[in-house]
Amino acid sequence: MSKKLRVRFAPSPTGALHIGGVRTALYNYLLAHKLGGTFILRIEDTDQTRFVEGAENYILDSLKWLGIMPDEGIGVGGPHEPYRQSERKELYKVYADELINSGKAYYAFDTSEELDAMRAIYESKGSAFQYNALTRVKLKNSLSMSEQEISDLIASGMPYVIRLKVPAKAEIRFQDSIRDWVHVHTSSIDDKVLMKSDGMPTYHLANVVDDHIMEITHVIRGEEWLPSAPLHILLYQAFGWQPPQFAHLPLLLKPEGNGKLSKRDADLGGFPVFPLEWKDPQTGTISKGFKQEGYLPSAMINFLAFLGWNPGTEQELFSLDELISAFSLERINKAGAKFDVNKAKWFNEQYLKLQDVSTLAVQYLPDLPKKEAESFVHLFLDRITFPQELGEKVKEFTELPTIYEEAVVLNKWNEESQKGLQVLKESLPDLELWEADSIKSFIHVKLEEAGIKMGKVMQMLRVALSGNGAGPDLMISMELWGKEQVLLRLTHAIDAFNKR
RNA sequence: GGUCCGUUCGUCUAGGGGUUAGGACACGUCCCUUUCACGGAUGAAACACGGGUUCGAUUCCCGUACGGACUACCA
Repeated sequence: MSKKLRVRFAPSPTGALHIGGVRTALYNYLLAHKLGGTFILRIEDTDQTRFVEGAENYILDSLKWLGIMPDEGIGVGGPHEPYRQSERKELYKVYADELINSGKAYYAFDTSEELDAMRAIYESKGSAFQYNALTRVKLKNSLSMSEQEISDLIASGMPYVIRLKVPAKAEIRFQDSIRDWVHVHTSSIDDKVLMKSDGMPTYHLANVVDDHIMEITHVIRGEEWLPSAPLHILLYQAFGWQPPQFAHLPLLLKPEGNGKLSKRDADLGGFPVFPLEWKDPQTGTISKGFKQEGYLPSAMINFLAFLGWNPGTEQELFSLDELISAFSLERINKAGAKFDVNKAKWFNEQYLKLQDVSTLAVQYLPDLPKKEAESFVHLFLDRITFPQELGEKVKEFTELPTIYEEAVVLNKWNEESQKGLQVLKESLPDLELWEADSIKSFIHVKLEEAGIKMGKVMQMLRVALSGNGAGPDLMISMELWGKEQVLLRLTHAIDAFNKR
């Protein structure tokens, strides 16, 4: 009998949640729901210096917006409360002491300055300093000092950290769901700090302890954690615990050039990297959010799911439920994926077209009569990427044109089109039924009577009425403008063209 | 520098010892539409390089190159 699947998303509240973190959360959510497991949200706030006010709520709001809320943890509670590591501080101390007592960890009294100095010396010799089996005997710690010295130091209030005593010669190996076997020799791992001098655990300790206590079965996290995974394995071994199954996700890379996606790329490329708009409480700087830009949650989910994973079929559009049933860790890619905002836009267009017309009308054109608003939605829906463009389109549509597309006027304003517009200006007032189809046949008839080819006039008519050479269906547009408005626009335009 | 991870069209990717190397985005052309957009069709576009193994390698192995991550009392 295998244990019930439990996964966790464990961000730090150091600012807005990055889109890569959102994808990590998504994959955790998908796996949990696929296998009937539990998706846990834990906050890793062991670095008090980097804590940012509001970040935790931001994370929750983001997950809520996307519809991938946790089943347990921050915001929902559960059997392992608290889910905020800063509130579990005492717990980690117990486990660190256990390691001290079993000889798997030791106290170290070196100051940051001393260590920095060591690093500088090594660097000047062209090598890198490591706090490990080779160097620890020469440094200030409980392995190099007598028991008396140690207890005196601790009693005197000398700050200390607790470090893991990494074995000198051992091969660490573990099987990653995405990368298969990963081997690392302990000689390349240093004696990482487990407890900081402020009494807080480091990520490594807190993470392993919590994952064990919370009975996490699968750790799905970003590839940036791959190098420290062997250390975590060592920690599990030191405690005598069974490590969870690891899956290290490929990174999200910047769209152009090299490197991982950063906020700077977003500013440069004019797209967001955060799910929601974020105002930095310290600097007051506001960063764009996908939500505010007009991305739909369904589009974001679909887009993000496909950045590093695919179902192996040719289906591209997946609802969250479809993703849940199609998802598997085995189909996650190894290589990093460049973030392509064009693809994100395409997904948004696809999902926008699937939206309910009357809902869009109410939401984005609230000042218009419902029926009219819905007509506008129909008119513009497949010409926009973001729903809020609806308002801009309608505004542009409703305003009288003041400039006329020059290239078209230059090409198409001639004797024949002039005569055609004149004919329409004079005859259109007679049209009783002001509706797209009848407008169309009326124009057809009137022009034919005057011996003018429709094709010679239509584009000029469009420019005359809208100012643009291209746009939505002209007959429907005329219906929406109304007879009076059309005649007004026509008169204005003919005057303007004649003055040229 | 060291350690680890990776590399199929511009981008996201499918595939996998013998394939016309497939799809999607973006781009071009055509059709639809008296415009544009949508939609449809179509085109251009890829196995990083060098060695093995093999009858045969893009696929397996090894190197090289390139890219990435990590290398804090940050996560």
